[in-house]
Amino acid sequence: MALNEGACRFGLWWVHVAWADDVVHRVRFAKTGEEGAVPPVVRRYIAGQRVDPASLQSTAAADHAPFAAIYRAVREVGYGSTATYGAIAAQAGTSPRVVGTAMKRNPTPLVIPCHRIVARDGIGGFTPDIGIKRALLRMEAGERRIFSR
DNA sequence: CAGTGTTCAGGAT
DNA sequence: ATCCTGAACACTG
Repeated sequence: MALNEGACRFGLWWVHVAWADDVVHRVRFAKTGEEGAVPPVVRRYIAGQRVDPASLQSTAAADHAPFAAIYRAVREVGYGSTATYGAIAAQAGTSPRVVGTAMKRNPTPLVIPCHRIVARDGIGGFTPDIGIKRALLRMEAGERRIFSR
């Protein structure tokens, strides 16, 4: 199957996805977009259903050894739960700061659920907007009003 | 070399 | 208890 591209609305943001079959090449958050095709599991996840986009595959870190172990560990934290940068670092055999850098450069958020990685005390960061991370976590926690609060 | 989506220990308030 | 520092951590550009 050829490379697909499409976007889906998520609150004030748009989720742009580029994928082929069930391997996702890129996920990107932007303030603009236009309704289009995205993988079904992504659309349902964004709509608040309890499905996990981490069930898809990602091209991330295919040949990037240091980050590969980190991304693998991150994918193991399931829907609705979280892990700290430190815990992921311990599991991947690296340091918490490297985990932070790996999360920032994550080419496929949602598929590699970097929003589930939080600071020891606090939420940690998120690019391009911390509000997205908050919304996702609230959504996975089962809250219905996930925006602006 | 400086800079990270961190964390920890130490010390002062 | 909270609020500073300073330092170590393992990469990246």
